[in-house]
Amino acid sequence: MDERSRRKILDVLRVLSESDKPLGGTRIAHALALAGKDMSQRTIRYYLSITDDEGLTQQVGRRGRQLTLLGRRELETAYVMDKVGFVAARAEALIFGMDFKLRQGKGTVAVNLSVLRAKDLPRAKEVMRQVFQAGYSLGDRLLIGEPGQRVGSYVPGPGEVVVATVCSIAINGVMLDEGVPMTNRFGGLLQVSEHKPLRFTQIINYDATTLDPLEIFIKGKMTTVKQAVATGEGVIGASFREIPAPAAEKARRLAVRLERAGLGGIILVGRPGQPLLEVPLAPGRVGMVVRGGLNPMAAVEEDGLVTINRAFSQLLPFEQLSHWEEVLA
Amino acid sequence: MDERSRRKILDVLRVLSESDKPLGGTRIAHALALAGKDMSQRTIRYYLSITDDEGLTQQVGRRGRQLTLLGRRELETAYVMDKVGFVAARAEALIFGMDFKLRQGKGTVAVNLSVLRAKDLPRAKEVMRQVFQAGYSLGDRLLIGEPGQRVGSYVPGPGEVVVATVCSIAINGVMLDEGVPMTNRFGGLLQVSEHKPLRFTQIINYDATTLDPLEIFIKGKMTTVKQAVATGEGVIGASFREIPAPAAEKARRLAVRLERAGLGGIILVGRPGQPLLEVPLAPGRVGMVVRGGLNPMAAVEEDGLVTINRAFSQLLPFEQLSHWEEVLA
DNA sequence: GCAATAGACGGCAGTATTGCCGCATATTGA
DNA sequence: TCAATATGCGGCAATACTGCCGTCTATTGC
Repeated sequence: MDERSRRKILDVLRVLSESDKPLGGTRIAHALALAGKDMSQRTIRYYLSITDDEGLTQQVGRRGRQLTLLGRRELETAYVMDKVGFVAARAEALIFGMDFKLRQGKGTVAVNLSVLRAKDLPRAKEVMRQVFQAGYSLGDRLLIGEPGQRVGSYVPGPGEVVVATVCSIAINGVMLDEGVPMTNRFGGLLQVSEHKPLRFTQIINYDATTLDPLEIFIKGKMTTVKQAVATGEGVIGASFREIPAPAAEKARRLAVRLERAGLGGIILVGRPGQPLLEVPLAPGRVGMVVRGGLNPMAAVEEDGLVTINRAFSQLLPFEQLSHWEEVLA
Repeated sequence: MDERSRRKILDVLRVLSESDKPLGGTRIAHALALAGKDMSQRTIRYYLSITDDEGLTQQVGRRGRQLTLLGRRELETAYVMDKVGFVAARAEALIFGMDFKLRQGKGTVAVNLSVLRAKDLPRAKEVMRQVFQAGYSLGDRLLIGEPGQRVGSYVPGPGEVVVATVCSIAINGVMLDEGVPMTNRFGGLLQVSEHKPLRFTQIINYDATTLDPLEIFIKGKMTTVKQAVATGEGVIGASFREIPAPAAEKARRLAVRLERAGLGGIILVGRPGQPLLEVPLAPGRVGMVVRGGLNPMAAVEEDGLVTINRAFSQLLPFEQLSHWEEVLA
């Protein structure tokens, strides 16, 4: 059994689970079409015959199939699949919750939280400093919370410190506030050469993961931020966004203002009709590449220190963050 | 050959067309992955062998394949497929171009333009009046331009009149201005019973069409707006939108304000986590159903008159439109 | 110049889907 | 109640994809 098929089967089961009465291939196909998933009735019956065998569904005369108890349980177990899209949802909730005003340079912004051992802090600071200095971070501010200090809803325990870095979706929030709807396309690893973006080497779509892509790549030690900082050649975290083509110019201007406000992170803004970094775009859309907010932490992890990262973590007043030069003495 | 496969083949060819040198399965697969389309290298080679036979591509030693002249021509011919997404793009451009301020109740809004024969106008007026009166239109205003009168960039020729109705994406524009990013899911035919929405019977995804769905359904005479107006049972044009779940409450409030401003058209706003009218939603999103702006014209067409409709047509100052009671005497 | 490596190719075989069809059973309107 | 329709079912056969694998060649590092 193919994983792709398994997923499709779950889609079918989900339709059944949302109905109180038995359904046949035709109705299920109709429901799936509404969800933007096309499958022929025949295919659905084909799957249903499989799930019948597995005891997940059962026929109810000629009126169609319905889920068995086992089937319901299966759906819940396979619920991880359902959590897919949660990252996107969490991101959207944060974006919508922000109230940062570019004009005043204050308000709440979305941040990532990272936790590390207090004793590692000096070394981590040094590493982060280099990353910030080289401009591989998102924005130029951060907040370090020592035990006892509260950071949003998080209170570091004894022996640990928490670092809040601006999350890349903060850019989305500001853009939205300025009337530019920005959608996340995917997060991934961006190869840089001579400090300039070359191409994405790994990507994970936001709506196909339960973790922030960068979190995953950091854990997998697939980044080489330190090297990028030192030599200009390396692999950093970044994400790809899209905006409507007519908004491109405005976005370009906003990028400058963001930079001034301490939220610089937009590496590239594409041109209408042109693929950006080889990434093809739908007509009428332009692409943007944004640095990953967790890059400093990626470097820390690369340095051998243990970090726990939580992207898209929460909202924090921008004023609580300080310029890196002040904090990373 | 399956149409779906044909489309995939075109995707592959498009990648080739965007490269100046020959590419093999691996590189093409990589490029497609960036576009969110997963296909195995093997499959790509499988397709390439087909296009080789068709003379669309040719091998260049072991370095890969490249398009032949015939292949380029094919891509251009099949360009209609490429126009897919143009509706979505046109819609976005209009949305982004709007500057209607809900607070002041003025500014430009996106409108549909319809053209009909001047001699049909009296009868058309009567039909439209009924639709507006029954509340099956989008908003309560419209503009009728007689020959000589200019409507935006359109000037009706002799013997024809042009009707501008508010386009349903005007709602998106206002929402965006208020910080709620709204995305179009699909347009379609909505079955109503007792004047209440029941379910979508036909849908066309905005990013899978080159025409506005409602335009198509009107042409196909698949609507029964008149009947819906008269008896409460019928099929009208409507479209399905999505917003982030945290924005649902705000959207509900905005719906009321829109109504007051003469832009009422939001029929339903869903609840987080719940499918709306059987349409499943991604986690963290809620659905909305908006009436089609062309419903009055659909009724006119149903009445046997000839109309030409152009949805997502252009921007017009809202003040130029008048309340239906004034115009449809 | 030479070996190592990456990437390209296509045959073979096994899944995954889908179309076509004949038949069975709800539902609905007269 | 009865015929017309709509919907459901699964067999059979043709496609559509894909994984596995052995082979070949352009590129790269030494």
